[in-house]
Amino acid sequence: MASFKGTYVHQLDAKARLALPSRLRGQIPEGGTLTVSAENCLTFYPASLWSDVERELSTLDPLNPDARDTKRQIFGSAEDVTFDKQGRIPIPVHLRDHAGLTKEVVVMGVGDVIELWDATAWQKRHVRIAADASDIMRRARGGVPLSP
Amino acid sequence: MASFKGTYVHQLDAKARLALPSRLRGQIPEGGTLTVSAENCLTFYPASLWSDVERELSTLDPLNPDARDTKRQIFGSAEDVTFDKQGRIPIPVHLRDHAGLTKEVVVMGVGDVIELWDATAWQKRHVRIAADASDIMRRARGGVPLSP
DNA sequence: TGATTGGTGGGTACTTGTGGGGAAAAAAGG
DNA sequence: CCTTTTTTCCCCACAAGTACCCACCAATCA
Repeated sequence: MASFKGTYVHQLDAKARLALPSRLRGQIPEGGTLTVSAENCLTFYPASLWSDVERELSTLDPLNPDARDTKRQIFGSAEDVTFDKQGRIPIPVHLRDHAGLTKEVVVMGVGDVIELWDATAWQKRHVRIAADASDIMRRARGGVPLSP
Repeated sequence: MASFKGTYVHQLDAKARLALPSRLRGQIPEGGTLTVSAENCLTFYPASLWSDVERELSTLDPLNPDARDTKRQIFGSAEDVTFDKQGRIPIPVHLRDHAGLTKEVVVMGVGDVIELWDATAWQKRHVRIAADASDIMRRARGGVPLSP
């Protein structure tokens, strides 16, 4: 299982291409799937993990309206992406809009996925997360503090 | 399980490289992961210990927003590091900034991890810890967090 | 004291991120 | 159906960053 780490700031060029950092790219030579996140950013799933996402979503109850909206949100915005010979991926317009990407893009390894943020949007969120870090981490585990 | 001890003062060179003391390096030939600490210093996890951290994080619920922020906080600031043939590791800019590293760096073995401090920052904290040592150690067993 | 190890500095070659030209493919329009 | 426009991809080029390598010096140890 790939483990993505680190924060990188890259430029979206005039042709809406984004170079993934080679540290991350090296772990996913075959590309993967890009789609919207619950937050205003994009999530890149390596090919192996995306099939898990599909399986997970297919178990949702078709009679639940929220489940149907969830599938619309995820599948409807998803795009398979591969790298050009320079290691760049094209970002479709609707995904660019969802994350508000303009020029400076924060590429972040978040364990099993990679997230793309508009630089200023991430900066604002980051200071908020850093300030509330201990509360956030406690709630993440339902009240139990994270050990390290 | 490795046990790191001792305090060393090393220089961050013009290329942002730091030589780990060979006493410590000998226990971790394969390198490890460097990330931010809750205090203004950096924490180096040997590979075996970092995998425990990842395992812990992988149990978090992906549908919980706080869990996602937690993973962003931890993975986003982490970097895998390996040694060059001189036993040095490069310190990425965002990590250097978090710990305020400039030239003199205190490298400290702290049991299962290694910490990196800016020399003057550590000195200030050290005199405070030394002054309150008995109180601090008493509270350490009561689960009450150390005030920053 | 000679030899080895460990920390530091710096030169050189390569890798990587970025921009842009031009060919091929796809889409639009008459 | 053919032409025009747009998009997509491959290629080259350049600059900045990174990594590898060798060299020096100080401290340690036999």
